[in-house]
Amino acid sequence: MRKAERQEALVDLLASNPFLTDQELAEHFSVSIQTVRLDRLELGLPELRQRVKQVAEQAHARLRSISSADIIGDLVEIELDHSAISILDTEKSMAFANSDIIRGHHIFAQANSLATATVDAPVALTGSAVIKYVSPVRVGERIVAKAEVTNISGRKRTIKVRSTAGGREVFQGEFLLFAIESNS
Amino acid sequence: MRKAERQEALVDLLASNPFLTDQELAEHFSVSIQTVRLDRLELGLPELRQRVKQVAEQAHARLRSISSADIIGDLVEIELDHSAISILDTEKSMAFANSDIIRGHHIFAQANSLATATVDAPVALTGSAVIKYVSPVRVGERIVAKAEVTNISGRKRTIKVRSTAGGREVFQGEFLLFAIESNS
DNA sequence: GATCAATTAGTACTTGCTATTAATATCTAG
DNA sequence: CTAGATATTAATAGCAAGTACTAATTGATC
Repeated sequence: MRKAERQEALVDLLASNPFLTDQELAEHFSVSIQTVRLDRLELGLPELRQRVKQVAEQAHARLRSISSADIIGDLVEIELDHSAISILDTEKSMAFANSDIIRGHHIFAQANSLATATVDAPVALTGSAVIKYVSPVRVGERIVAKAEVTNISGRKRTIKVRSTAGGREVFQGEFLLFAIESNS
Repeated sequence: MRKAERQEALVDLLASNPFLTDQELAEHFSVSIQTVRLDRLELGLPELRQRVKQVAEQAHARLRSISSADIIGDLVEIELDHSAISILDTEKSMAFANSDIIRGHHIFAQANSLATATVDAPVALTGSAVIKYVSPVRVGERIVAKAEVTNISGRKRTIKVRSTAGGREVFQGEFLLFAIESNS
């Protein structure tokens, strides 16, 4: 196995398992520890502890943001009981395993949570929805969802959401939501 | 500040931020490093690196399980192009922040992915859906989704999904899916 | 045979600890 | 007030998994 080959494999290996020590890497490639360290140096790969720390920090930040965010995607603009806009950057993890097409429920989740956020109440429950996927979304595309409240009657809200990605329309949905006052 | 008080605070502090060194902890509590170490020893709190590693490992395991699962929930039974059943155990993280009502898109995601899995093709795209949330689901409840293919014509599949939790119906949906042969 | 890249070896130093032993403080009850 | 217990601080040796640097060895190539 050549140097270039080994270094490529090293990058892949560490990407899939960041928890390997230089010792273990050396054994895996049947080279000395020094060679592994030289490789990491040349490739700018951080040491074990740094890698572990990075993974941990990312996770920590993500867990926080997920638990504190009721919105899927980033809220860009909102006028309660009127309209709202959010954007969602799509990632590989949102796609089908063997394809780069984003799985529908992510697009739905963005639209649904945007609709929910639009309602001026502590909690809003989705009663029903009629949705349509107009065009598939590919990994890496940015989905912009626009919600508009079209009807308010008592606790009921009718909200239309249209999502676009790369200029084209990808999703339409009409949601019927119920505003809930008490939050128990 | 008494010892007992400090130790309690230490546990809380490390729970909210596992990335603090003994040095930083000592400064925070205005005691010596040795005291911090004694405290950790008495409380059985692991050292910085162990804590970081734990966070990282948990995150790694979780990311893997999410990205490798095309189905939201556990598939219990499946007969391709005919019917399928999945169950989803709900957790606190799936609920609204200030409530224990499960957010709608999780219920949708289970139903949608179940419908998708039912289709006998490499990839199935959701074209449209008409859905209805019949009753709210509370944290801890187990949702059972049953999908049934009601119509096949060419690449189109019409699939009805009904979800129940605790015996009562919570969700109904009719999905129009398109089977995709090539996976590029 | 000289030369250069690649590999291996060796040593000193770093962080953030554990483990242990010893010396002080602080306080409390007799 | 003082002996004893409790709590705190100090001091030292050692470890894991490194960095950084220098030097030696190996292999192949011209």
